[in-house]
Amino acid sequence: MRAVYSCGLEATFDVIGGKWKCLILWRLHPDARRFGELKRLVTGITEKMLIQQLREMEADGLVRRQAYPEIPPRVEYSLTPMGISLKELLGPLCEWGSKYIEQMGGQHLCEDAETQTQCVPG
Amino acid sequence: MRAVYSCGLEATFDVIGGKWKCLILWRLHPDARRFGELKRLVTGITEKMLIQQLREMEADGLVRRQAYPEIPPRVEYSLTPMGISLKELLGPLCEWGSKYIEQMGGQHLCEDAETQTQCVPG
DNA sequence: CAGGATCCGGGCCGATACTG
DNA sequence: CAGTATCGGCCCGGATCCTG
Repeated sequence: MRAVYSCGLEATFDVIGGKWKCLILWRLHPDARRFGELKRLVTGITEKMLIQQLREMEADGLVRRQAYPEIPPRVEYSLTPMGISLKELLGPLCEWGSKYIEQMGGQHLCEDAETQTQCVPG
Repeated sequence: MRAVYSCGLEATFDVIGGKWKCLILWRLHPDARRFGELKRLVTGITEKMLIQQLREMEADGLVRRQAYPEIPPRVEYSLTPMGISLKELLGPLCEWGSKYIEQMGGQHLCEDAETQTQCVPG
């Protein structure tokens, strides 16, 4: 988060901008997820990027991290109420994107996109 | 625009991601804008970034460029129906951002943000 | 299992100067 | 007025290896 914004949109994009954060947001609701689980769900992300994005989202108050003192270690990530409220807004944007891809001509959505239900709000 | 997306959201962010595009989107509707006018409205942007973003948005089918063969030259930029439909979705995101800034503690919105009406859909 | 540390390239983005 | 051209910093994001 920055210091000064001239528009709420800047803040929103600051918080979920970049390549990964909105995809992570999808996966953390309604069920909490473990680190490894999340890594499998967010296709293509590296551990470095995942932990980095999670830490930023935690600092921004969107994500809660719950560590259990066990062996082997277990950590669960979930959305805060603020995170949930934001995730709820992304549905229309996702639908717009799908329609856009379609109109722009073609088979740009990969086949398993539907079965992965990445865009279906939980 | 890329080749393959696993989710409509990726496409949406591809199209309005980055620092400037959503701010430009605000300013191109409902009234068309000239280049210089736009440059003044989008505070802080350089000519290079402005023309670069406009070209990308034009290639993505969000923006229409209309050049008039006059001296001195005149060029007007406006939103396509697709661009308008996207802009319409950004309102809630902007409100979320403003509320977020407020809750996160403070005076992060610069004073003239309100008077600039950057977040008020035209 | 859940990370940490390090190296590295590409491109986003800005500054500056110039043009038809 | 509406751009072009060039230079360069920074940091996003990936690859790889390592640890409690």
